[in-house]
Order: sequence, then structure tokens, then C-alpha cells
Amino acid sequence: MDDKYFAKKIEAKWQKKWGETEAFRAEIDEERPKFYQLEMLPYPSGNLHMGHVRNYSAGDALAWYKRLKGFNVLHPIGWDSFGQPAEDAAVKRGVDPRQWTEDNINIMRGQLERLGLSYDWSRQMYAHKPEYYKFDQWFFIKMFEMGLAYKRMTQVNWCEHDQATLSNEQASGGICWRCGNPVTKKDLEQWFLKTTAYADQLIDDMDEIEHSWPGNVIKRQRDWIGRSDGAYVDFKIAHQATAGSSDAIRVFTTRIDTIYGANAIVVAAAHSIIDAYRDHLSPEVQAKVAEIAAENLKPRDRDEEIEKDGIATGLKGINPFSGEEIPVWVGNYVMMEYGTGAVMSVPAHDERDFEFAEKFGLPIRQVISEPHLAHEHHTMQALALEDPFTEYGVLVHSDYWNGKTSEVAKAEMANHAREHGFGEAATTYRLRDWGISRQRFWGSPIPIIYCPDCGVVAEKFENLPVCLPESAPITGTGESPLSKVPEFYETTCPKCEGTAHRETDTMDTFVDSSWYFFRYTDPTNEILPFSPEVAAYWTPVDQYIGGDDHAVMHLIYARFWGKVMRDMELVKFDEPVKRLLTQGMVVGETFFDDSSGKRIYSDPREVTVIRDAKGRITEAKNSGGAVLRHAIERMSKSKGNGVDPDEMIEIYGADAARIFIMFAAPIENELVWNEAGIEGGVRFLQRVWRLVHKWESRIANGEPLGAIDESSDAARALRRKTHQSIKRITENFESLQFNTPVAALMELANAVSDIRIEPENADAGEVFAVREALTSLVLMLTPFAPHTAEELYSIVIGNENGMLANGARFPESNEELARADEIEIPVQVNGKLRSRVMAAPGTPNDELERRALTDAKVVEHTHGKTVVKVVVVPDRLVNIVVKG
RNA sequence: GCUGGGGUGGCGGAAUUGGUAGACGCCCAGGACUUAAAAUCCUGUGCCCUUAGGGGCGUACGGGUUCGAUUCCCGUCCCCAGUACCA
Repeated sequence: MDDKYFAKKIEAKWQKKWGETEAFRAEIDEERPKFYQLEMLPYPSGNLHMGHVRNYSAGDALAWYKRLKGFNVLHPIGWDSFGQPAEDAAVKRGVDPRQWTEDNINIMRGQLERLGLSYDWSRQMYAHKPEYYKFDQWFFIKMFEMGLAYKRMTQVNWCEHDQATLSNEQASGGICWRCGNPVTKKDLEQWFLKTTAYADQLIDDMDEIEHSWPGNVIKRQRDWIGRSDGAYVDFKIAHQATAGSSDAIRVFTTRIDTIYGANAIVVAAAHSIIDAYRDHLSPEVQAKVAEIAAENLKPRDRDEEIEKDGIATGLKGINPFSGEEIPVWVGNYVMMEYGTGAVMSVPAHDERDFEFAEKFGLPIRQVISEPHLAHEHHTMQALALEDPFTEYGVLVHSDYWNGKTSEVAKAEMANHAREHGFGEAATTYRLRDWGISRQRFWGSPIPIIYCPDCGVVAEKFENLPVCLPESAPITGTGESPLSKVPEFYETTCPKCEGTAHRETDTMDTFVDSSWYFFRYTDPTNEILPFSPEVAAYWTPVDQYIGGDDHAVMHLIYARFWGKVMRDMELVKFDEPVKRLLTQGMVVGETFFDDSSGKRIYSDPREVTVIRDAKGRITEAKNSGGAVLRHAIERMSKSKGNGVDPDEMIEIYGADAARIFIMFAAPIENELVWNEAGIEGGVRFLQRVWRLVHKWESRIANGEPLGAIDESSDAARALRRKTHQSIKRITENFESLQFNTPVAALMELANAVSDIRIEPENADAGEVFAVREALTSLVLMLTPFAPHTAEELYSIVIGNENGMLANGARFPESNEELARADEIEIPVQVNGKLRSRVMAAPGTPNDELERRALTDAKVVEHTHGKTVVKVVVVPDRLVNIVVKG
């Protein structure tokens, strides 16, 4: 056997073997506990980037760990193969989107295989194949029948750069999720899925996953859904010209308890009341309203502070609680899209209202007091506040409600409003329904037919899939390409069989990724998206791994879809993903040579870098001495700032790349790629390789490890290290840490080299200890470097069939052996470390204290002083407190 | 601004959750092997003082609690992410 480590040779060997034996094929097995390990599926853009490598390496590590722990593991992969880049390629280079997509899939599948990822390839799904998108359509029709899919005219988010419609989630922050350009609005008829029908469940069920999903994702989803509990209150219009009018302005407030402090009603410029009372508005008011309306439409910078603006309309409204008549204003800070487009302005208790009132000199009346000041406030005149008091407190200057707490008053006042017919408790949400219509070719056609007689009719299930035509004129200008293909849209009505035409919009590609992981469980089902019985075995997903950029897109849609599927009785749980891990981005330092317009990756041969104390780059120069501009960017081939995974596999091997990317930083951190570190990965694997080969002749007898009396301190110490490592590494996997177990493996390997006994001189106990250490090391290495581990396992165990076929198991830690027989107890004097004493674990406190006090180094520091106190922490430490 | 998360050597990062700060790796330096280089192995490596033994300082900064604080509390500064008038 070679004593040199040939990554290329062994990687190819084991990849072939795994493929031939279908080593990772998953079948239902009721005897074993199942584990569903899932990573976010890739978009077939052409090449993997280092972010994929990080994501899939982590997922593969867990899949292997669980397999070796005896679980029946489902670890699938597929392709998010519908989407805009395919159409961009068609527009730019005239290629066929289908061909382009499938070529890319082939390239990327090869890359995944060369990384040696342990997928069950037999379960691949492809979003763009009719066998899959048939069920996008199946779900759509079901939702249409359930009233969860509907069509309406709306202002959609429109990205001018991509010529594309975006959902609210995809236009978060007013920025296109794909290209980062600002989003504008456009009027369009859109199909919507009623995500808002599940708003409460999407919030409430988060309790189930609160501790197993990253806090950041939970928080962002809560914020995105934006539930606020409050009340509607109607303020009647009281204008002399409309006396007796029953019109009212309905406001939404979360602080009905502050209503006695309302000094005005402020409405959005687009509020219907403006149109309704246009005749009563002065020309000056009308002009100002038009100005504000126009300002509101302008795209805004993220950080831009907008000054409060507005005008009194001359209309008056009546506060139904106090009977007070207050003015109706138009304000630029009130949005038509949220609540009712009208607010009651309570400057004393709301920052925005406060600012508005100050600017326009409106009265500011305090009606909520801090509890300990409440009594004083009852007896005083209402005072103007320096700053708004926005917290809950006790009501003052509020008639009947005086002295009640905000919490109590909120409930009672909402009730009061309902009883008297001028309002009610209400909950509003920031979440909007999911607009899924896309004027795109490369997506799943929406299975709807427009019939002149029957109206909007869903396609029949038996006619699915509604297939995309071979091709369509793709212009990238925003019209639906399918609307130019008569063979596609000309059809007959499923109801009356008269002439009709099909919907020519396709679905948002996020539909595909909302349920793909259920398809993996039953990938060839032709009747249903998946069989509920089969899915019941594998799902929910036990562990999902991906980037947190999908926190409010994919991950909210997937949860929504899960709830819809539950209501369809396809699944029986509320949450489809039990545990989520979001990995940080892999970024690279990019350098720009502005004189030549070139981008240069941080190759030390090309770029000289000067860094500050924090490691940040202060200056960068190229080999010619010219100053370069630099930035930290997400690594990708298209940006030219990253190594290509293929290149890395070629140079260092897949195992080295994988173990390094896991070791370099905690999985959730951003990782700045640096080439030097990966050498460490190679070195480590080579070190293990040499160790195993060095001991091969003594340990590779294939016999099971039996109990043998240890012969020497060295052997005993090594066994201790082995069992401590097993414990640590197991705990790390369970808590989803990947960098620290690699460190522990390195320590174990170091411990084996450190015994400094030549194999030919080792006694039976030492051989036993080494064999146990190396066997454990190899098995625990598998999740990070499976090819190397398989190869070394075959040497240690003497079986070439591979670990899984051989029933290999992750080693178990023996507490007894992990325990040290002597430990070092640090001794402090006044909290400063002065000495160490050795003691057996469990040595009684008074014995530890005696040894510490008589220790020579300790005496130096306690001599001539009074011992005030001795703190002994069993098996931990002794601290002697002295005075004088 | 608000809401979260964070600040540990030249760098990436450890630290059993109040008990030896800096594991493991990278970088760097010195040495062995070599005609030489590569590879490998060994040694050193938080900062300062000291000939040595050793001592002092040190987890953003300032306080506090404690026998003992990277960890808990209060205040300040800075960084990252999300968000943007959500009533």
C-alpha cells in the first residue's frame, strides 16, 4: 500500500464504489429511526461556488454522522431549474433555456459528485420537468378550489433592470432580491396565494421551532408578518357643509388607550375621504395633497429621512370617546398600504405624531402617565411633554378611564367601541398575499382557462401537466412569451368545451421550492405530489441547511405550503422543518485595477496587501506597484474573485477542501476565503494517512477490539484522549458545530504521534490503544473527509466494501476511560495563579486545601500573611485568600 | 433612529456557561534532514520588564458584584445584520 496520500486516486476510487453499490440509497425501514437531512437545492447557474461547497459539506457531514449513528438517512438533492437566468441567457446569447439549464445541471452534478457528497441520486427532482411542475399546477388548482388562489388587479413590484415582477418578499427593502436595483410599481392583473389566511398560524406555530431555528430567522419572520393587535375606531365627519353626514374616517390604532390625547386625524394623501370631500377642499389644500401624493411615489433612498409634511383639510372629525371635535389633516407620514390609511394623532404618546404636532403647532396633551406619577397627574392640568412617552402606563385626563392601566384600558375601550358601534378590536398584518404571476416563459404555466361563457375555470386534473411549448419568443421586455404562442393558449373550456384561452403567465419559481423536499420522498409518483403514507415516514425534515438570505422568502413560503398541505390532509404536522441551520456566506477579497478595468483575485503573486491592526486592508498594490481598489464580495466565478471548486479539488482534493471549509470558521459566520489555510487541511489528512500506514503492520489484523490491560502510562493516556475526543466530537455534532470537532480530530492525531513509540517496539497494550485511537479517528473523520476515511478504514479493518456495507458505527465514548486518574489543580493566591498541584479526581476538599497550602510556590506568596479564607472547587481549583 | 447579534494574539478562532484565557490551525522565526530546494519532523510564538528564577499587564473602554469575571449587572464607544415613518 502506498505510504503517500493520493487524493485524486482514492477519491475517484470511492466515488465509483459508492455509485456502483448505491451506498447512499434510502429505503423505508421501519426498524430504524429515520433522519431527513436536507440542504437548499441549487439553482443550475452553471457552476458551484464556494458557498455551495460550504453548505453541502456541512449537510454531508451530518448525513454521514447520522448514518454512522445507525439512522436511516434520507439525503437527497435536486435542481431549482426554473428561473430567470435561463431566459437572460436566451435573450443575450440566443440559446435555448431548456438546453442551457440541462447543460448546467450536468456540469454541476459532476461537481457535486467530485466533492464526494453522499446523495441518493435516484431521488433527484428537476423543477423544470413536466413530471414535477405538473404538481405545482395540481397544488394551484387545489388552492383555487379552496379559495386560497385568486386573481386581482394590483400594483405589483416591478424591477426595471430585470424587467420582472417581484413578490413583496422578493422586493423587501425596495430592492430587487436578484439584482439589487430599486423596485418601482406597475399595474397588473396577478394571481395571488392567500398567505395572509395563515398569518396567525405562521406566527403562533413559531413557538414550535423557536429554539431549533436561528433566532435571526425567527425574528425576521415575525417582523415580516408584522402582526399588531389594536382596534379600529370611527371618527365621524363633522363639517358644516356636510352636517348630518354619516361618513366616518376609520383609523387603526394599537393604542386606543391614548385616544383622549388625540389632537387630529391624519390621513394618507390617497385616502378616499379626499376624493369624497374634494368639493369642500380649498384649492390650496388640493394642491398640497397632490404634491404629497406625488412625493410618495418617488423612489426613496434607504437611509433618507423624510421631513414631516402635511396640511389641515378644514374637515373635522369627532372623537367618539370624548365628543371632542378635532381637525382632519393630510400627512406624508401616513401610508395608504397599512391599516386603514388613517391614524389618530396622539403626539404625547407617539414619536411621529409628536414630530408632526411640533412642526405644525398642534396641541400636545398627556393622557398616559408613569404609574408612580399618575396620582399627581390626575389633579394637575395636562402638561405639555418634552418628549413623547410611548410606554404603557396609567390613564389620566381620560374621564371614566382615569387610573386604569394601559393594558386594561385597551381591552375595555375596544369593547366599549364595539358596543356603541363605532369600532372594534382588530389585528392587522404587514404580511400581504403572495403574488405568483410572472410574465415569463421559463416557469410552470398557471393552469387556468378563460372562457367567454364560464369565466375563470381551472384546468382538469386529468389534463395536467399544462406543458410549456418547445419554445416561445423570449424578448425580456416584460410581456408573457406564452401570449405569443397560439398553440399554447388556444384551447377549449374544460366546462363547456367552447373555445377558450389559457392563462399565459407562469408561476414564481419560489412555488417550486416550497414543496420540493416532499417530492424527494416519493419522486416518481404520477397521481399525487407524493404519497401521504410515504411522506409520513420521512418527513418532517429533521435538519435543513442553507443561507439566511431566504429567511423571509423561501422559508416563509415553505412554511405556508406546509400548512396548506396539512389542511389538504397530505401531511399531519404544522411545521415541515424541525431544525434549521443558516450558514454564513463565503466571501473573497476582490481587487480592482481601475486603470485596466480588471478584477483580480487576491493571489499573493499578483497583489501586495497592507493591513491594519484589525486585519482590514489599508492598501493594496499590484505587481507593478499600482494602487488597487478593494472590496469584500460574495465569492463567485462570475465575479472572478474566487477559486472554482473544481480547481480546488484538482489541486488539493475534495476531502482537504471540505475539511478546511468546515474547520476555518463556525458555520454561521461569514468566511473570508484564504488560500493558505487549505494547505493545513491537506497536511492534516496526510498526517493521518502516514500515521495509519506507520502502524498498519501492527494494527491491521481486522480483529475486533477486545479488552486488554493497558501496559503503560502512554497507552492509558492515549485511551483517555481517544474517549475524551469521542465525547467531545459527538457533542459537537449534536449541537451543529463543525469547526471544533475538526480541531478535536487534530488533537487526537497529535496524541497518537506523541506517544513516540515505534510500532515494532510497542507492547500489546500500546498496540491496542493505538488501534483504538486510529480506528476512532478514521471513523470520526468520515463526515469531513469520507474518501480518505473509507480508504483508511479499509486498511484498519481489512474490508474493502466500505463502511456502510460493513455496518461501521460511530465510536462510543466510555466515561470510565475518559476520566483522568490524576488531574492538575490550579492554585490561586488572591485570585492569581501561583502553582498547580496534582491530585486524583474526587480528592476531598480538605486534602486539596492541605496540599495547596503546603505547596512551596504557594508558601512564597502566603509567607508572613494571614490566610483569611480558602475556596476549594472540587476537581477544579483552589483559591487562597490572604491579608497583610 | 429602532430591533437583534457581536467586539478575545499578526490572522481564523477555542474556553466544560462564574474557576488555569488564547485549544486547534494559519502566518512567522529558529533548528534537524538535504549538495540544494520541496516535503517532513522538532522547538518557539499574547504584550511588557528581567542575565536567570521570576514578575507585571492582558478578552473594546469605564465602573460594579464576587474568594475569583471573556462569562453576571450598570454606563460609554465601535462593528455587523435586519428594518424604515407599520399608527
